Amino acid sequence: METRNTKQKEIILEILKDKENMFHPTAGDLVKLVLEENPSIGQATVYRNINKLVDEGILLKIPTASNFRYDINTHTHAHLTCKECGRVIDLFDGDYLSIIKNLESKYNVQIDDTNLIFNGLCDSCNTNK
Amino acid sequence: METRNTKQKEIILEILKDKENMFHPTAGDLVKLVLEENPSIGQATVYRNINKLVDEGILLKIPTASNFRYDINTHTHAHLTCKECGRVIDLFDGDYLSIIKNLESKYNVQIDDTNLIFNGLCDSCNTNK
DNA sequence: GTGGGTGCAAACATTTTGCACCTGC
DNA sequence: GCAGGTGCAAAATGTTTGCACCCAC
Repeated sequence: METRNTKQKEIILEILKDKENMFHPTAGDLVKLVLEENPSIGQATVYRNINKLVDEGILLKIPTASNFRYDINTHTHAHLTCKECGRVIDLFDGDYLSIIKNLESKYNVQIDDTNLIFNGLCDSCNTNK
Repeated sequence: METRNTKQKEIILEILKDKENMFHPTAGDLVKLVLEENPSIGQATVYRNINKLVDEGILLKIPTASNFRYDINTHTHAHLTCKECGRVIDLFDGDYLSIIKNLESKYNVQIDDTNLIFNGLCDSCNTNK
């Protein structure tokens, strides 16, 4: 199946890249931002593009306790959901791999992809508490 | 606020305990199971009880790529979502703690609670592939 | 007796789909 | 030209809420 570049998809990708590392939007956030940029785009189009980008592995779908958020940074990393301000923060740590190898052999499973979600306080809420 | 024990809540807890370690039901699964047990219970009651149990910390809400699943085992552990059969498997590994301590100091965050989700193949799908 | 819990139906939020039209290749 | 993409509105899905009644304490 061929994939086309449309104005709509470009706007969505532009917004995602623009907000990279600052913002892990929900689908609803993306719909709102895209419509601000161009009110004539249908919300179904935004959803269809998000799903396609997730399928293609360009966009990461992050399940949180209340909803799904999206992240264009596809490097394997963990996320901290802050219980105080609700922000989602990226966490990187090279040591994940040893744990994963350990789990794979211990349980005879194959791990393709991780989604490590920590709940607690982000840097600024932790400092100001 | 006082908490009462009702027949409905007992049925829900019974089902959750019964299926422990075998089954990580979605809210919809629970509604179905409860109604099988007693068709006169309203689905809103099931949802209300699930939410209350989650608030009380008795039930763990696990966000997965497609929906939310629930787990009565509140020991900190990781979950593997099998891309083949959709099952959610529990994974335990004592080494999480060192990683968490590492992340806390590296990023100046406070981690209360983890939700580690791995995507891949479960034991039986991995063996039969 | 009273406040929390329930059952029902309606409301709600979010996401998907059917369809006719449009457009990138 | 034509398959893939779009916009719109309706539908489907999953969850919550208003309300009158009920029952655990």
